[in-house]
Amino acid sequence: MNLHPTAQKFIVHWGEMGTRWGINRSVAQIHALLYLSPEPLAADEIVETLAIARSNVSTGLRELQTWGLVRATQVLGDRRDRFSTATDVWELFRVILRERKRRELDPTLAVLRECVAEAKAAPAPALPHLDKRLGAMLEYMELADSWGERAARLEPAKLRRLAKLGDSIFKLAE
Amino acid sequence: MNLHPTAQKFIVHWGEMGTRWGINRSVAQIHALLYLSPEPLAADEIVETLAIARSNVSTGLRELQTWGLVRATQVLGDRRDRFSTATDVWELFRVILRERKRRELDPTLAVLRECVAEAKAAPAPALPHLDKRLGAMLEYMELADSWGERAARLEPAKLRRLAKLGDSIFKLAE
DNA sequence: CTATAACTTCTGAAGATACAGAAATAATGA
DNA sequence: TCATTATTTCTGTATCTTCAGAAGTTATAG
Repeated sequence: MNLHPTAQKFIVHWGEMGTRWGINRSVAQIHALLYLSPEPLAADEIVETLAIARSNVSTGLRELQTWGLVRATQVLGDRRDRFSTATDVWELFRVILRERKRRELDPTLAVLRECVAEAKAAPAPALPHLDKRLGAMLEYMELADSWGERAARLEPAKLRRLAKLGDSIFKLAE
Repeated sequence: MNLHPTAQKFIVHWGEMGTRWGINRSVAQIHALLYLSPEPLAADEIVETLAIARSNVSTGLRELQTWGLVRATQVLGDRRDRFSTATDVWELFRVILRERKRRELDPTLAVLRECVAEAKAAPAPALPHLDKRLGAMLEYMELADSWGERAARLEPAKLRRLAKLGDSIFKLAE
């Protein structure tokens, strides 16, 4: 599959951004390609288009599927799986938010809660500082958690409207 | 400097989370240590506490300084620099937001704008799809940019109040 | 049942990153 | 100026990550 230069530019950049966020470059590129593709793609088409090994496409697709970002679909009369991703950016946002929350924020909250409990329970004298700092961080993380929780629940259209509304409200606060 | 087990737990976890976000483990640990420390620390104290090489502490501190997350201060009668970080979580949030926006969102916006312009200007017939997808992504990123811009400007206390207010509003939208 | 196609997992090599210790530089005080 | 201390930069090694190709597995058609 030959790629329009503009699509290529986007895909390359997306891959680069991915690496900055702990996402494998190939994985991010596959996702970008699927995002731009008018119809679902077979693994081999991805191999050809991005010029990466079949095995990596397989692994990458699997990872994207565990993230919930990519779905496999079938076409009648063809054994091969076709892969696609959501094209609604707000849906994408929601899925990524949910997963990152689950993988990163939730464990952090757990650790913080333990830490705060320990700092409070300790009979030691020198902990008020620790307690205070950890408590502030916990409060912040809990608020972030609440935002994430709520945002992940909203359907894309509502999310978009709310984001635009929030932007206006923000404006007033300035 | 000996570290309370609770502090240790937090620092280790913070380092681990850092790696997931493209932040070097040592750098994240140094930051966590400074966040918990009641007073600014000298580089050697960090070396001793985290058991990492002096050179890495030097590099890590420099990186944190270029992020604007750490400041060097002086103590009368001591040649050594002391390092500290903001203890207000909302200030931290703001600084990190500003930097990530500058380093990641801004370049992405630039690329996206170019891509959209190219897709629109192209005389080719097969681009409406590309135009649509890229346009949707651009719109999303521009909204994110606006949020980032506004949030980075607000002072911490206002930011915190707004975040709490937003949380309540969010609740209503559910 | 066999051949083939689609897909996944394994393995080793290449590349990138992290990091300790050494060497070099800069700053301070005698 | 020289000696000492603080700090940064350099360099090689260890570790982690990425990735292609091979080997293995599963599914399908004939």
